Amino acid sequence: MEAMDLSLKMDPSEGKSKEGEGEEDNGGELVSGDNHDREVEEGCSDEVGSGVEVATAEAEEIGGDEGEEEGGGGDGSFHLHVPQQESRSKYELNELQEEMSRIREENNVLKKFVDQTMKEYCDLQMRVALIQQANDATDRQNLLSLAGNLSGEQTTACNSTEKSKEMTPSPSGGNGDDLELSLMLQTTTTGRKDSPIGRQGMIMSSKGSHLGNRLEERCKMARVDPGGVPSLSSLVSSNRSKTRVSVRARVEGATMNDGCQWRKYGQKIAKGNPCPRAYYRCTVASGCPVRKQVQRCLEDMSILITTYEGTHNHPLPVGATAMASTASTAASFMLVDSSVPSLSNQYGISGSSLSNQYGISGSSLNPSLGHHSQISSPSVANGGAGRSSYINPSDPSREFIFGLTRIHDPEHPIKQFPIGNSSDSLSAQMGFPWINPTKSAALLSNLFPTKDEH
DNA sequence: CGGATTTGACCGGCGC
DNA sequence: GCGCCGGTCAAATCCG
Repeated sequence: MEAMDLSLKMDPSEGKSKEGEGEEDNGGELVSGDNHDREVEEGCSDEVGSGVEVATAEAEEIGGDEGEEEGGGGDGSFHLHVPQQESRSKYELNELQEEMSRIREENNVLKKFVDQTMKEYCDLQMRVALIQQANDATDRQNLLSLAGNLSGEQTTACNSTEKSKEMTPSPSGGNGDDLELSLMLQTTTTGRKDSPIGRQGMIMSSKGSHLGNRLEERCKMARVDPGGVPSLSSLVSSNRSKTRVSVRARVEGATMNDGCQWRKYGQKIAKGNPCPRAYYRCTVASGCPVRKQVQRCLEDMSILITTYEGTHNHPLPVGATAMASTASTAASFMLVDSSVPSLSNQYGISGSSLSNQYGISGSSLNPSLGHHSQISSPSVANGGAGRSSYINPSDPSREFIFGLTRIHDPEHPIKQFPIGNSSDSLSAQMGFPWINPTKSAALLSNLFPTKDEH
């Protein structure tokens, strides 16, 4: 290895080129070293150029100083040995220094390249984020415009659900053992729920898993759900309109714990579903008009469909507040869309507030309700926006269907269900980043009490 | 005993 | 007008 390097140095052209590099790169030390090489080359031109021999001759010329001091003019072999090693080490040192300088240079170049690449990467990330935001906004507008286009046709929530299925990307590829969250804003201006006049449906689904079954469920919910669609005559005559929130949750008990106190006042077996439908009235305060209906889902008995209706006239516990704000947040998402500017303006919610969607609170939804410091119940979530302010006199009834189910899918690993633990990951799983994570955790702790955890 | 639940009767809207 | 259906009422019953 060393011999090879030295023999290369013996090549005049090589030496010159090296010298040139040395002058350009470092100068001083390397140049002096190469000059030594040249002197050796000239002085020993007759000798056969093995590396070692050249080095020896070099040592004889160079080593006048140290060689004489150390060797003291004694034995030639000793005299020649030390200077030879020193010259070699000097040469190696020069080589290493040269190598270092080259590497340093390369490092600088690479550093610049990496910096440039990182800048470009960051730029690209920013662009991708902007494009994704633009696409999301476009999707929302498409959904809402779709809901608007459905007006006048005999459409059902199922239809719009199917379309939303096509339009709404599934974050986890369509199947997964995590939460499915669907949110429906159902606007009806017709006298009857199956009337062809002016029925609008909008559904946003965060996941597309098991859509077949759940589409049917939602269809049934939208079609069978009684009483949610008051007749046109009643709407006109009494200016009365209803906004309802339907929550689908996998609950083992008869009802899910939503933080409110309810009293059962009736039970019916609705047509098309052998499971009885129970009717509850809020008993937190006397005269509270809020009612809810609870019914098992026909396709999946473990799913409990709870429909809230009305506006609480009292503050509610934290759990209900959390649920209300969650639902209302989702509702606010729809309200801020440009397709419903009147509603957006009514609440003073702008598009920019939606961009801060992670923290939209229920209270922001009903600023007109001065006596309410917060939306405090699921029913207020819809109704709070509801009769007093959410709906103008000609406003149709509205219904939110807010479903939370957990579907098992062997293809996807079971995710931890972060009840009360990791609300952030929960929001991510839910695919509803605009839901306040803290409130979502409270909501889910209510929807899925600990005793019901699997 | 008071509150909650059950359950059959009743009411009103709507389609036929 | 009749029947169907969803929603509500209220008496009976249950429960702590």
